[in-house]
This record gives sequence, structure tokens and C-alpha cells, in this order.
Amino acid sequence: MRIATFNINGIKARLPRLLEWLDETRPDVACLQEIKTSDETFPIKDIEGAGYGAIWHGQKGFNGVAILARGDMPVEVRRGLEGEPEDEHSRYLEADVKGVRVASIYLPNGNPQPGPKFDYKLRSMERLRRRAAEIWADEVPAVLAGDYNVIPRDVDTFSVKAMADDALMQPESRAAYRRMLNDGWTDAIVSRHPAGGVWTFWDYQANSWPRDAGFRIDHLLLSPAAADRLIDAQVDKDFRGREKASDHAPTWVELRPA
DNA sequence: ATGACGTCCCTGGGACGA
Repeated sequence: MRIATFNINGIKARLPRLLEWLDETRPDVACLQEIKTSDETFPIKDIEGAGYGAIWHGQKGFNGVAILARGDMPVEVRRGLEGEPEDEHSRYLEADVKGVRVASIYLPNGNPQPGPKFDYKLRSMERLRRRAAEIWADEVPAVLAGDYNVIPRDVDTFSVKAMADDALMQPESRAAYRRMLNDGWTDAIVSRHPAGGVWTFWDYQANSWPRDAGFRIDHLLLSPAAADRLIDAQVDKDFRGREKASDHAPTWVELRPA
């Protein structure tokens, strides 16, 4: 089964691209981020028309996450991360889908750093880590998929120099991500492409896509029971080059049937 | 470099993103 994550940067502006991607690649599960729409305006009819059941956690204007399941209905486990009751950003949704625990995650960008947005980013990463530990304790096959807004290693960006002052690449951001790996989670793309050079994001600006100036910030972290079943992990890179594309490309894992 | 580019909001420009 294939589980994908895709920061679509506005589900309304991107709807033709999303439906096209679902039709062409037929992921079993699709975790979406930055749907940028309220719960009331989520285009569920179009999603259902493509053959997917869905749950979503929307927010007017920005953020927002969803989980889609082909020919199935995700069973919601949790929406939002604990630890900050006053946090109203829609950035986390978790469900059981086709025998796998799946989370759709949109961690904060954190720029500019230093500053309150960067502090919020780091706190959010620690809140995610705490939830991940609870999922780990359940010993279920789990895939924590989403836009982590972290460039984990120097080989995960076209230019270390260009990104040096960015929140995505600060030592604190990397340390927070590495703590989850140290907890035992497997970075699926790294396990299949250890040498790096795999990008999931290309900025709209500065001619980034034509000159392949991208970096890797969309990640799928696997629990041991999921990592044991890992067959492949890849990026649907060509979708970044299409008309009215998102600035992210879909990223996915293929798991052996249980 | 208060830049670029794009989406959202609700109207001409601000908020936000990476």
C-alpha cells in the first residue's frame, strides 16, 4: 500500500492538480497539508467523486490538514496536539486507515529566527514528539507524514549557504527532528536514498524549479512495524513542474501488505 | 535588498509562507 504526503498550498486553487494526482498515482492514503480552507468549504464532493473518503481539520485562510483514503473512510484518532490549549492552528490530524496509524502533520515554518515564531516551531516539534511516543507505545504500524519544515542534513538542500540563516536549517530545528530519529523512528526517504539530493520543495521565487534549487522538508517517519514493511520511498517530482503546481511535490512510501 | 512569487482574505493591499 502507498501512503503519500502532499503540501498542496491551497486545496481550492489546487483542486484540478489534486484530482489529477489521485487519478494518476492512486495512493491508498493521502495526507494533505496547507489546505487553507475552513471546514465548511472543504471540497469533499470532489474528493468523494475521485473515490476517496476523507477527514479534515480546516482553518480559514491558512494551515489546515486532511487525510484521504481510497475506497475507505479514515477513522479519526486525534485532531491537534496537546500541550497548548490556546493554540488554534490546524496542523495535526491522526487516524487509523487500512490497518495503519497515520498522521498528517504541518509543523510551523518558524521564520524569522530568532523570535516568537521560531519558539513556536520548536515547541510544536516537542509536542509532536510527545504524541509520537504515545503512538510508539501502542506498537502499531504507524506513518507520521507531513511538512515538518526541517531540512535534516546538509545533503538535503541545494545550498547550505543559501539556507544557513533559515529556521528550517537551524541546529535547534535539526536537533528536534533528530530526537525523533533517536527515539527510533525511521526517515523513509533517507533509508531508501541515504546519499541525499532528494528534494520535496522548490520555491516559486528565484527560478528555483528550473534550476532544481530545492530542499527536503516533507518527511514520512515510520514506526518499527511500518519500517519492516518498507518497499520503496519516492517523490512524485514531475507534479512540481505542472501548470499551477504547488511549491511542494507529493512524497510517499510503499509498504508491503501486512 | 523593506526585493522576487503565490495563496488566502475581501477589495487594493495585508498576512503568511519557506
